[in-house]
Amino acid sequence: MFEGSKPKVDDVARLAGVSTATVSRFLNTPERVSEKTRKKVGAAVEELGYTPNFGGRYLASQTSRTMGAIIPTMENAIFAKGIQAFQEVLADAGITLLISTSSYDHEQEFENIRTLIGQGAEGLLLIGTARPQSTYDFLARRNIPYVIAWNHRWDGKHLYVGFDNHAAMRELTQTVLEMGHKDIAMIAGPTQFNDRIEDRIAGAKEAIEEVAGSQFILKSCVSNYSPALAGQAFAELMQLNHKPSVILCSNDVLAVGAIMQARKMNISVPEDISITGFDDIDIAEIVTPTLATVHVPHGRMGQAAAGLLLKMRAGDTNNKSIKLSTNTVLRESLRYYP
Amino acid sequence: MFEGSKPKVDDVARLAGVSTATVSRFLNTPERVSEKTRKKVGAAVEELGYTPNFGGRYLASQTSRTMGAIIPTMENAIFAKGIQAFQEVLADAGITLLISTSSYDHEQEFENIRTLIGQGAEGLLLIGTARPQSTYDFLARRNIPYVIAWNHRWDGKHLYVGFDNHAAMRELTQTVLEMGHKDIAMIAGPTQFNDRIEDRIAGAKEAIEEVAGSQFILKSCVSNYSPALAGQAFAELMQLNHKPSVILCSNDVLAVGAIMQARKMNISVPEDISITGFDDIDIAEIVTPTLATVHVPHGRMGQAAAGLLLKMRAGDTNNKSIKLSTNTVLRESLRYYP
DNA sequence: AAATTAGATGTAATCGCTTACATAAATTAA
DNA sequence: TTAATTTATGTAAGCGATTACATCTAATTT
Repeated sequence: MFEGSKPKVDDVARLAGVSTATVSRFLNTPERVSEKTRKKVGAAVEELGYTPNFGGRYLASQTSRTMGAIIPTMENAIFAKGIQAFQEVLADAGITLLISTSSYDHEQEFENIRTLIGQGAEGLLLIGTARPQSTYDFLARRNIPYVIAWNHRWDGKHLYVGFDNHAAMRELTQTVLEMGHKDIAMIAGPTQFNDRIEDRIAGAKEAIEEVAGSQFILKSCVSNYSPALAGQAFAELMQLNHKPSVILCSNDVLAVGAIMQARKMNISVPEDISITGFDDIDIAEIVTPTLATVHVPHGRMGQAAAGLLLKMRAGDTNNKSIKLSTNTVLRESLRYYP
Repeated sequence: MFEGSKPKVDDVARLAGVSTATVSRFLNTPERVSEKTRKKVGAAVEELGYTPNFGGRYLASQTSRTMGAIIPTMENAIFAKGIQAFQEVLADAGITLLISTSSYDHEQEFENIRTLIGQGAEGLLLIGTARPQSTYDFLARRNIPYVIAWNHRWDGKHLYVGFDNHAAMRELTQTVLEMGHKDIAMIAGPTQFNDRIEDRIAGAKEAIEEVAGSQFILKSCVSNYSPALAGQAFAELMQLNHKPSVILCSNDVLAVGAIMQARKMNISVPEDISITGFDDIDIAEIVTPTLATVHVPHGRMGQAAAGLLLKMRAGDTNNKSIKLSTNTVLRESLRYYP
């Protein structure tokens, strides 16, 4: 075999003694090829190690069997489980997943979208709603199916496959309030490109404002996935004269950062202060004390998103957003106000 | 604008009043287009929201600006950091990364390789060396550049960008032995499709066999990333009459599983038994007690792999494997034998 | 046995882009 | 001013597949 020689349909056709059309049919609609020919062509494909060229195929058939997902970062475990499930469902349907990361940056996300569409993505998974209108316009103009995951809103503007960050955080906060806490702080990542954080903050605020005599302090953190920065935010909160009795964190990673910092400062959780997270990723059960948090069904979310996109790809236009439920998980890091 | 209408070079060319060749040059080699024309074409591209069709481009130019990575799973954080770094370097070079997961399965990995090559991948990142010869034959026949990451061997058979799992584990084990431990157990994931685990086990064994009076018990675990199963393995080890004084785990995830199980069983780490991990992912510092482990430079590994593939893509044939160094990190979970 | 039909295969146009080569315009040299 | 060179742009072939349509063969019906 010559090195680097990529066999083409013509090569396969010649070796099998049939036309290229037959080879193509063998590949795409084997039932339209007679048993005998199928054997011949199959053998030729095998012998040459033939793989259809995506470019040619896409160009001719206008179908790429490809979908794209753009996530802010891979470093935060939050997305790993969901995307894994997403890709598994797609793989079962014979669809290839292209993943790229935007680093929480709108322009880069837009660039990624363009690239993925150029690559023939027949559907897109996007995280959260926060992006410029121009991006949505582009998507609409190109008529690209997309779903918004990791959040859910009732505005009917998009197809969501996610959960209600606002309500979930509200519920957790209500639980905290019912446990007697009045002075509540929150460490949250940047909201600038992140509607989920925004919603979580709003949810907490709303719950707190409903209870007389309670107080809400918001401490923002520069990053969403840096435990160290959360630790710093925690330390600053501990400088206050009127210290909170509980700190809500906008996700588990930040919560763990806070817990680690507390340990360093010899402040014990939850005796001296309670801490909560959001997401319920693995570390929530690993850290000491175990972390009270909001459980999010990442796997089911990924599966549902894939299912929805597949339906849209099949031409189904009558699709609805899917709202998944979350639930508050009480663990050691949260206790009743003394 | 008509919905779904994808503008093509012809549309852009017409709007800008130039030929398609000029549009193409504007896109690919702007310096060959005059300032004036560049402005016209740029405006047309902007107005139409034009994105070149990947299929056409790939077909015509035979270059895809795409690379592929196949990882066993996204669920294990082990790969996230490395792949993130890998993709960042590629993105800087204007290369799109296609990621797929093989679920530790040879056939699926082979399928993924075929798909990625079909998609035009100009280089492949593979994890570890363990795969059928037929897969390597396919790669060689197609003359596809690839690098093997997460492991490094001296056999010269492939281009490696990784670390010496054998030596690293050997070093950790020697440290353990020097601390006076004699009865050493190891909880390791399946070696069937996993040369890294194989090497780690061999490294530990080798170190132990060099010390008279020491004993090695291997306990295999069904999964590489299930803390629960590691916990089960731990429990079984605790049934033994002659219990080990230290348990080496083949990665951090399993080690954490063992630690959690110990806590459940009221066995204290490291007082009653020491535990070590491998990889030094985030949880190693989060778990209580903090986990003694082998630090692996995941970020640098991903960067180096990308760099190497980019060089190969550029035609550089004189490339060498890159061996990154690891180091043993002593933390609370490991202490001197009483 | 002839007419009709269904099934299998082949021919050739087409998808959207790049690029070798040809041509035209602008610049410099003679 | 004209010739020689450089720079910018256009023309058209082709990349590797799919698929509508045409053709041929075999099976079924009458």
